[in-house]
Amino acid sequence: MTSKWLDETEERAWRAYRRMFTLLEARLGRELAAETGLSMADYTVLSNLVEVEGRRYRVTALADYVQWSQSRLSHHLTRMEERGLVRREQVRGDARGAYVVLTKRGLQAIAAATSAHLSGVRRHMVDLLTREQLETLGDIGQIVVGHLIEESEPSTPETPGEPGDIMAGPGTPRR
Amino acid sequence: MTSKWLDETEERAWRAYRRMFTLLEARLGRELAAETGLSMADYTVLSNLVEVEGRRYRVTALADYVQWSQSRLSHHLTRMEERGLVRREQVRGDARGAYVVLTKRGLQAIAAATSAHLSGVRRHMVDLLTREQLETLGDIGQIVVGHLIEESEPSTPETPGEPGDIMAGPGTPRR
DNA sequence: CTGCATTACATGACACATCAACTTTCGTGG
DNA sequence: CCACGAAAGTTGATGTGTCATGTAATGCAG
Repeated sequence: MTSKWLDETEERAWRAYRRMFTLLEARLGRELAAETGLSMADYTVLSNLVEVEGRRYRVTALADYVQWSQSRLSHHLTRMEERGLVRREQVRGDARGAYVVLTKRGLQAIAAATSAHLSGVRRHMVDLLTREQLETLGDIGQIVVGHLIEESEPSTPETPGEPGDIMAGPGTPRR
Repeated sequence: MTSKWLDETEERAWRAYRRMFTLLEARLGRELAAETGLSMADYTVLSNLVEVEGRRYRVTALADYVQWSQSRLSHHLTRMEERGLVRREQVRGDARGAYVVLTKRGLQAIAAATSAHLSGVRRHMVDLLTREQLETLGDIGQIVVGHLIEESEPSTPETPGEPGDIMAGPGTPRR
């Protein structure tokens, strides 16, 4: 059954990863929707906003970070705005730009959702793994992410001195 | 920065995982579309079909396996059928049912796409990891998948004798 | 300055996903 | 056998994502 592209170990790893991701995404998505009324997309936007100082993000920067098209984000923001979860704000010094800002309602929503969501993450993944497996998973992610970022940003070979600093998150603007 | 829900190791693992799949999905999706004209959704359907004997799948079984709604799959199949990639066929013995069958054109498409796709998987992930990391990733996937399947199928605690047999794939019909 | 490419974001049309019916067939209890 | 609930798929309306394009502001070359 070992294909001609990947050997046995590689194929097992890849298929396991993919299957895990398929099932996990579906499960967490369903639970999130059921328990909080937020979609994964909502959660993505809100959780990124809440982590950054000022609870605001430039539209394009957020789109880049979450790997959405500007257009998708713009549409989604419009809908979230109608639900009162976020609001757009002008950027001082650049009249083209816009901030997405977390509203009070959005803050409540994400605060409530986070505990539910992360408890799911625990139950369905984190708590099932050993310390060592968690470490390794962190390593793997760091390596893969480091590679993908390098490749797409040939100019900025990642923050010098902190190679592969995947934890930087939105707080440390890339590029 | 360590939240109150996950400790440092756990949070690093989770964030690394999440970031990895966000970037990886986006990258592999773009490359697949550019190089083969198939979307990830197309690839999912075709690659599952090609691996099962008879190159056919019952609609609901496939929907279950890939975690789509029947409806989504049905709509998507209609479009793929129009492109000549798959075809529907009657099920002998159950007039309600339908098989999705890979057409010659679909077979060519997936054959061509697989090498391109898996070479991407290699470049962006597999080749970056050590043997041990690959083993561990396989273990992690197996554990998490095993848990998720058990939970959602209380009746069938996975093929007896082969607990957590995540490699079974579509060839071994579940449930 | 001024012209022009670029950046930032929005928008509208179209593709795709979801949700709630709906149709047909199955299978089973009575 | 037959009535009726459950199963397998499909369909249409509506929500969400994509693609091409539009609008306005910016910055920089000359």
